[in-house]
Amino acid sequence: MAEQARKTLEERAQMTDLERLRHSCAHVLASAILRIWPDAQLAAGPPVDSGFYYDMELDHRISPEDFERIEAEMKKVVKENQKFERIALSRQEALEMAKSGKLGGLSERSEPSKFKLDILENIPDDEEISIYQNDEFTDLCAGPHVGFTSKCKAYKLMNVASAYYKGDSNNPQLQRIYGTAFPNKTELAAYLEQLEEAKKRDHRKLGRELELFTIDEEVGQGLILWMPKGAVVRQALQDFISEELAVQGYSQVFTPHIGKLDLYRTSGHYPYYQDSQYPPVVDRETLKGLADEGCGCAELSNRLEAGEIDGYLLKPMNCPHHIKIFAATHHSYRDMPVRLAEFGTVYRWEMSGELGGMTRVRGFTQDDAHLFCTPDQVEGEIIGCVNLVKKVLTTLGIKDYRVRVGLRDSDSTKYVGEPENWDRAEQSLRNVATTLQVPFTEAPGEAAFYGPKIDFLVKDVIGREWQLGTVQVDYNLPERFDLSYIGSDNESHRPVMIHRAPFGSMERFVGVLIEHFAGHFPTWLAPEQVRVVPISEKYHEYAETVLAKLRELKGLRVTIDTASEKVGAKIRLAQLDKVPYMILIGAQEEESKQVSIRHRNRGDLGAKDLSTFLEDVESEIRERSL
RNA sequence: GCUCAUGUAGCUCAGGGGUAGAGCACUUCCUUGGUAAGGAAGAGGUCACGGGUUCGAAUCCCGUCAUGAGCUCCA
Repeated sequence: MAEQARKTLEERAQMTDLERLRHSCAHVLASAILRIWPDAQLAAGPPVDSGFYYDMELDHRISPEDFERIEAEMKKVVKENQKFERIALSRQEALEMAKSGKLGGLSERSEPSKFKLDILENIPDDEEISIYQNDEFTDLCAGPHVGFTSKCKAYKLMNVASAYYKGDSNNPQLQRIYGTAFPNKTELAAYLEQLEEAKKRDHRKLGRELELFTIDEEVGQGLILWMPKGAVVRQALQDFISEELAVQGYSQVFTPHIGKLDLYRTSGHYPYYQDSQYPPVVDRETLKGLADEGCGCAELSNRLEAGEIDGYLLKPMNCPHHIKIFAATHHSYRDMPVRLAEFGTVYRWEMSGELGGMTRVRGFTQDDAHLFCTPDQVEGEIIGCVNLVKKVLTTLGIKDYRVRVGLRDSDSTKYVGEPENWDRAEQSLRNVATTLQVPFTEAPGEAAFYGPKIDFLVKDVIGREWQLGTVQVDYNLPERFDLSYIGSDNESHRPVMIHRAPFGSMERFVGVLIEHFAGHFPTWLAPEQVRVVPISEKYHEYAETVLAKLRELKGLRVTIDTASEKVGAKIRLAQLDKVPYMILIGAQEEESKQVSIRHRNRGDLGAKDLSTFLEDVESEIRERSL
């Protein structure tokens, strides 16, 4: 990937002060590890967004219980105030050092430092080789570092994980120790505090507490069960999108959740992406016949692949179904573009280690649409799609996002479609991205083989980045399905497809949204918008009449709390449930025929006429205020 | 899928080779209280599942499943 291309020495030298500190901490960690386990084979130890890590191969399985010991050893290294010294040396000298085990070690060892040797062999010939030395520890390293180990005074080992050497799953798995570091203890404490705070917003925790969704083992991994309150949020979001679709001239369609294998043979998704699909569904009679023939699983799989047996696939995407709707009628250039939208549920067999909460699941509903347009319409449609994504993010107050434009590799022939069309589409995406006024990166090589795309990425509470909205141009599927429209020249032409999903998927989007709002959904999205709280049983009757009037505002989600509790407890409960408005009803209200309003964030708002409150809430919901 | 960790009541967790604990939530009763926790009683668990060691396993061992972190992957 271009974003991870090998950095030049100059780029490395541009490390920020914090990165430099963390990089040095990684060396301190390595020194400590080697003092405890001299045989450790070190790989690489760079700074990262949240701290630093060091990868190593070691027979001893490091567990968090070892951290105390390792940190104590690190503390000694820091106290010794060792000098970080840069030494430039020849390739030959470095190789000798690695072979002797001294490089990436404390002294010469019986085994060569194999990872350091491998790294050395991959350093371009024209690049200068340097090592960094602090006390007896020597590491192959381009630097830079802080001057002395004493600068590393605020660090903490965070967790241990595993990573493939060089990120390639064919390579051995190494133990990776993650740590974080800051210039001083105050900043470190603040960061750890912030991490604790972030955990409270985790959508998995809030999803359970607020009863938004659940995942049940017996139903299956990665399959989201939307509970009543979560369903309200989702429905409100879908209604919002549906309104915009009507404005932008989309047509809504519905399609089934499965399709025949042949459909995916035509689209090219079967058998090539089999690993990420639920296995095909084969009808009972066919299965029985095969069983009678003594056909085993492997044989079944082969014959499915060869197309000798038919079956159905849970749909891994909605495109083929929409394409068939497009293809069901003749099209003239006059009725292009055709925009087909559907909240379409798809199923993908994600690897089990990848699943988590609502953000990575095996069944999800895309707010999907496919636009069939003439080549001339592509740019205009891209603009429309991107504006929709922008509107969604703006309405929800999501400002902290990143835009990535996925383009072709410079030198590849793996792409389908005319290069001129690609040039135009890529330029259109670029143009649109610049008008967004948010940072965007161009990512060569990130394009799909079938077309360039633009993705919107946001971070979750623990800093992981998720792709939400996406707009992708597709030159491939119209070809494979032989789609056409009649142009003004009375000739048949190939349309261009655009796939787009402003939310991405309802599951992932709501997951990210829960964290974005920390569960405090704006009134228009809140599962429960108003709660009537009678002060005591004496006022239940009046409270019920207030409730009835509130319910006259159609669609207002309002409940009443008639529990035999004191007001304080009822308010606490409503606060914990994150209900935007509480209406208190007691003697004063019954007397004055008003209601006392409390807002979950703004506190006591005093007494108001019920009609005034209703007008305010109605407009707040209509405007989708934050 | 891989590495490591974790799995005890609805939730948060304590305990730990001798037969199950707390707080919150829940049910009932008392209380009728004005802006974040009134009181009492009760009910609730094959300690994830399967196998092994043992006189005895929730506890130790192995396997499976699930969850978490990271890696890899994401048409």
